[in-house]
Amino acid sequence: MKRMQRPFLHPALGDVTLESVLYALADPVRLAIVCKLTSGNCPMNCTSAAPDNLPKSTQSHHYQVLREAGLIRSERRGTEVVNTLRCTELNAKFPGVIPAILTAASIAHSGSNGGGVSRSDEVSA
Amino acid sequence: MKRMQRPFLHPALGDVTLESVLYALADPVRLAIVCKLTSGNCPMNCTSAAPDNLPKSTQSHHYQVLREAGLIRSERRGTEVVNTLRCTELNAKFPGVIPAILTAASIAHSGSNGGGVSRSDEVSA
DNA sequence: TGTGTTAGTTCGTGTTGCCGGAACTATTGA
DNA sequence: TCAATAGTTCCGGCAACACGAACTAACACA
Repeated sequence: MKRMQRPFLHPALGDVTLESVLYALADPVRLAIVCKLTSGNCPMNCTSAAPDNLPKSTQSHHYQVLREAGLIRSERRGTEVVNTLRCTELNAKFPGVIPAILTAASIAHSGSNGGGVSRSDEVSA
Repeated sequence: MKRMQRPFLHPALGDVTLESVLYALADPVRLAIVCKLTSGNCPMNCTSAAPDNLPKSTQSHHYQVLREAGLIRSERRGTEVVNTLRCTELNAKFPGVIPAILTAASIAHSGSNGGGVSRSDEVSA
């Protein structure tokens, strides 16, 4: 049995759920990929949008999750795959969600290392 | 060995991460709980904010996830536990994120059953 | 004080899902 | 045709989830 390379499946906008979008963005690696795709706002191949030293199989898995959640669109171009955010479409369906998350992510990550008071755990009866 | 009931731990705002918040909201049950807590904007006990027929152990698990993500604050009041959203705090740290998600959720769930075109799968090379 | 009820927690188990290494496919260039 | 590049698929181990059963904790009332 020869292993086949399956074509990319992109869900129609109507089939994209808020839950799957949030789930896709809940992982630090995937959030970083999406941030990078937004900041350099041109299509990017997989390796250059992913964090360094991430095993290729793991990368591939994360791109699949992003694709199936409806966050990105992938196309093969020669040996590489270029990815673009589907942000216009998503913003039409979930107004303000993606921009708010990306803004918060850029504040949290580049920002002043935590962003607030950091008393440690607080206990309630 | 007697089993002890541990006190509730609420992370300080500085320790709350965007990823954990998104992860907590990525589950349909937890998103529904949070929506219910917002809509009836008074504290609610666990059973009344959770979907019907959900096993108690599962409920308990979901509340724990929400609590540890920093989304809710729980306090024991007699035999019950009352939960409140930490939305003011969260909105200070992640401006606009929670409101956008809750709005999108209420549109998606009560709204016109999908919200858009629903051509089925689309294939790219 | 004992019994019952209500509300939620903890434990144990089976099932599911993620991560990363190894092996693979597909395209391009020398 | 061979090597390099860029991803993909499969698989094994390990972590997380869901749910039933047994438990705790607070209250009510006789």
